Amino acid sequence: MGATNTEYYTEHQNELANLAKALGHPARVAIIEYLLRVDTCICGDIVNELPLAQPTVSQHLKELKNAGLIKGSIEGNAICYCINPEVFKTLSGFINNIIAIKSNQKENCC
Amino acid sequence: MGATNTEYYTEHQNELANLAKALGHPARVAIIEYLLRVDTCICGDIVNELPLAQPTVSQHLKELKNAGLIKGSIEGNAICYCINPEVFKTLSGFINNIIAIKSNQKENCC
DNA sequence: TTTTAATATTGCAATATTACGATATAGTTT
DNA sequence: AAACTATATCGTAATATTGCAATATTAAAA
Repeated sequence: MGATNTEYYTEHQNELANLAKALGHPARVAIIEYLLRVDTCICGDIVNELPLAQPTVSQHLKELKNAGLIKGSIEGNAICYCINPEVFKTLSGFINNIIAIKSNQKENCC
Repeated sequence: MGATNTEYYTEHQNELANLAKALGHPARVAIIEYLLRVDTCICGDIVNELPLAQPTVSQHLKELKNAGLIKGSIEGNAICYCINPEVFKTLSGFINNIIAIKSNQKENCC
């Protein structure tokens, strides 16, 4: 117990859950917002933007990168991180579909 | 440690993170998809839809409800759950904005 | 009113996440 | 090469999440 049983769900469900989970921490939302604001970025700046120690920020960046929400490329001895918009389209597809379907349905419960 | 320090982030960042976190499990994605498909729902059906024991499903429903993603109303001795589209608009606002901004920017790194 | 059905809560074990100090790595500058 | 800078990894403590059996609750049915 304690571990999610991913094999019981569809690939799409697991993918959406992974993306949402990666956004499921305010520090990671803050990182995404910061990357969006500056467009291009060196990680050192992110450490200064957040109320977290450098290893913790590095860990959050790793999770965002693993989920595919950001990309990173080596730039001298720093690393340039930026948003990967493609992956956000998976999320927006899911959420916009929910809103679209619900706006065409009349309330029939709750 | 182990606990997220929400007071260091903006209210909006915490709200987005909470919503994303609630979607950050494939069982909860599956529940949302099921509610979307049937529109109105009795929880018993959800238990049959998922490869999880009843208490576990109940717990996931509670988390979705706490985050505001679903609403529930008592209907006899069952409970009718359905999607709360308003809250999904918060998420779509965030994600659609990212996609919009990135589609207007030319690639300049990564 | 006893039984049944649907759902929630409790308690607990297994695992995951968050956070950070210490340390490692790798490129840059001197 | 030695020192410096930026970032990653390791180890570990605190806390949270996941999942379920057992049990509680509440309304309907018999």
